[in-house]
Amino acid sequence: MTNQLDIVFGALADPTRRAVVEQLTLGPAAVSALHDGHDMALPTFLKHLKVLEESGLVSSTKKGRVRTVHIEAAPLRVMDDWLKRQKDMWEGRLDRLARLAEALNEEDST
Amino acid sequence: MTNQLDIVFGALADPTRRAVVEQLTLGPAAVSALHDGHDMALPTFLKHLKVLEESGLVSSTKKGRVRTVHIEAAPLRVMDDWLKRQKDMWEGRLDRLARLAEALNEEDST
DNA sequence: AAGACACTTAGCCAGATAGCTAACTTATAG
DNA sequence: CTATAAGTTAGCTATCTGGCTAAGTGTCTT
Repeated sequence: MTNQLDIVFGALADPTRRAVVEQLTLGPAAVSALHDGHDMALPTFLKHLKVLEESGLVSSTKKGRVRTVHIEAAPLRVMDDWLKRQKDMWEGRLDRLARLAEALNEEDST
Repeated sequence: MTNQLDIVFGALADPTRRAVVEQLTLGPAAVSALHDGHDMALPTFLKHLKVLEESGLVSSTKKGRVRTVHIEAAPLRVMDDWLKRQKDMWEGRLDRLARLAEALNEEDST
């Protein structure tokens, strides 16, 4: 049962990969530009990019010897939806509790 | 540089743990109640609960021999804020692109 | 044509993760 | 007071993860 949320949450559970996503919200960038400022060997960094790409958070195209990487909004929305669903459930439950408390109060004053 | 987002995203990158969070939005529950329906040994399941608790997504208290687990909203909000920040950046960029396109259009028709 | 540039592939390693069983500790129920 | 129920602790294993170096493949630049 490995669904997309596993992969997307997993992809973002790493500061290097989150930093890449953050940087890409400002616009597409080449692999080496993204790599600048990350203190790790290029092949290591490339693995991170691969994880991001496999998660769908990012896509890339190669032209000549340069690969350019772009952010993809869809997976962020999927996560956002999940979070919102939890929030709604949670708040729905709080509402029900509030109504219950009110009902008990009524009963109390009867 | 291990920040809270690493840990929270990591905690949610597993279907068992997400299922627990989902279930807890409906209200607190005992360990064994949470364990029901998950096809894994109890000690394994307990490790998942520990990960959730260490991430702050969940807290628990023990009374007699029963441990009751509750959801905590704060870490969900932290994630939500991060997502929103990315969305804002992303959209800000799209706006700038749109304005740029417009400006180029102006120039074109001059 | 030669060299530099921008990745890419292969392979190694240490530590973390997710699973298991077996054995232990309290608490409650009978 | 013994048995059962609810967790807990300890320790083992297999796989995944994130890091590295070394060497390879195309694509410019000179």
